[in-house]
Amino acid sequence: MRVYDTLSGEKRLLETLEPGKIRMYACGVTPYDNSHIGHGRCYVAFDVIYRYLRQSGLQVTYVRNFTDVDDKIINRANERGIAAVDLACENIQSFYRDMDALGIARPDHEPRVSTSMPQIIALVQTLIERGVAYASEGDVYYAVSKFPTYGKLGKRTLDDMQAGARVEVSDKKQHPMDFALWKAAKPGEPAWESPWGKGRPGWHIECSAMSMNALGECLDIHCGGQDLIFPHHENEIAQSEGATGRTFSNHWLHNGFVNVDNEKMSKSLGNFFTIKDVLQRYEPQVLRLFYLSTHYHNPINFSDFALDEAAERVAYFYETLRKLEIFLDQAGSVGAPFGPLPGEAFLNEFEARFREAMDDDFNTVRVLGQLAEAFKLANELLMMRKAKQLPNALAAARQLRDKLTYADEVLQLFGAPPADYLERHKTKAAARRGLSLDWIAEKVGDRLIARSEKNWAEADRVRDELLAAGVVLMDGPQGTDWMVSDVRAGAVEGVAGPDAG
RNA sequence: GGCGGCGUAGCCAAGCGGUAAGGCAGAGGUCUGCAAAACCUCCACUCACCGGUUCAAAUCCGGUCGCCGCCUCCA
Repeated sequence: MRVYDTLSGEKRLLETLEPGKIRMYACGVTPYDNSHIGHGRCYVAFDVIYRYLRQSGLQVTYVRNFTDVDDKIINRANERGIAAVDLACENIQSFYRDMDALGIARPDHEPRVSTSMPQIIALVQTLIERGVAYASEGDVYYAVSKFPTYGKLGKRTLDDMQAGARVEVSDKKQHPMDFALWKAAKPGEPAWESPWGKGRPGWHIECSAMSMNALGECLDIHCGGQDLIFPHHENEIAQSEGATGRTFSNHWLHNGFVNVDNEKMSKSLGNFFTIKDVLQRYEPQVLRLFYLSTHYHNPINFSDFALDEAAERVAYFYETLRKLEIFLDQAGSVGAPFGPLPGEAFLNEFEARFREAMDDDFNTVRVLGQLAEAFKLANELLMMRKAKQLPNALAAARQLRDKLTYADEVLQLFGAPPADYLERHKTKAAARRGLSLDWIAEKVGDRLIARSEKNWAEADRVRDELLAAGVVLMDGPQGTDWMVSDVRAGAVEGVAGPDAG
């Protein structure tokens, strides 16, 4: 298994400190507001990694923290006139709703800063004892000049950084790049007793303290968003290695940003979306597929179009799954399969190919390519209705279903009951287009009457009317089904227009 | 200014030394009252541009142009 490691700047073999075990830490959220789609991407990416490592037989201990003591929380709580802990709790619950919806497994440990003070204070003390930190007027700072490799993760030197000179200058600091491990209490802020007086932890120390507390001095994998490389993870390295003298983490994994209109999503730019915003309009599997459609390391561009594409793709998966389910249920007693199964080579190689892709830095995009073949095969099998083909088709379909289940242990895309999923999908897709289900049902009913009278002109007229609204009809033996297709309807409109394109 | 990353078909996106996965859109076909869905076939002699290394480069090196990010809170 090879992973891209930010520190070495290359894909490296994943080596474990202890055979068969993985100690994995992801920087969690600061719960001062609802989580955004960037958080979603990050934790989906790490969820896939967590699930894949476990599926690979490794005993993984996954730790993800909550930074529930922080300036942003305190400020927001003060604005709303509530206690910081209450605000944090509220947002943690909200975070869980989002994570659960996205199919993200709960980590094994989820420490919080507010309940980790003894470990944090102990770590600060160790750093002072080792001479790499110093107390100053109730604050405690880390002396970056005492850590020779400071800047190794962010690939910069202290000289580089001082050239930028965008650092807060303070009389309390020995060096402008020194950062706070402990901050003296200010009025109206939550504070904890410490050897340096009442105060609270600085931003970076909590992750060092909590990760080492839960996992020991050395981690196998430490992950987070790319924006955390510097200064957060850089400082974590300085703190942890400054305290232990040992390598803090053997692998550093960072996920790329979610961009909107090819620019970083941020509140100031007004291109900010919460997970809840998106889940109101799309099923969670859609967001998850959207995330997995680009390698976790690369930037991904968020747009309605991309989501619509993903939504139609997931609907295709579930439509196939629904038919496959019916097929497997109905085909009770058919003869025994004979000779090679359809898609036999593909089925036989499925796991190996899946693992090969995932072993290569968790390449979900390649896996998705493989799934395209799998679903095509499923649909092919469904077309094999001749009696003599049935036994082999059924046997292959059973195998295929098992392969999909195997892949979905990691992907978590098609675990919902297909019929339920498709109902929800249609409802949301219609809502996105501003269409009411009643209106669609009425039109479909009108057309049904016209068709029963073989009034094809009227039937076609109704169909075109629906198509113009974005509703695509599918006549089948059981009646007429419909779907809302933004992507396809858009294309139809384009063709219908005068010399479109 | 310092550092890092990216530029692959109309769009999205893998590949990262051995001769361009996959999806969407598009064209043709099977099916269908006609369609749609589904399936089949086709769809980049070429990977921003210019040099170089190599038997061999989208992949390595140098340069140019363009975009993005970090250096301040941020997943």
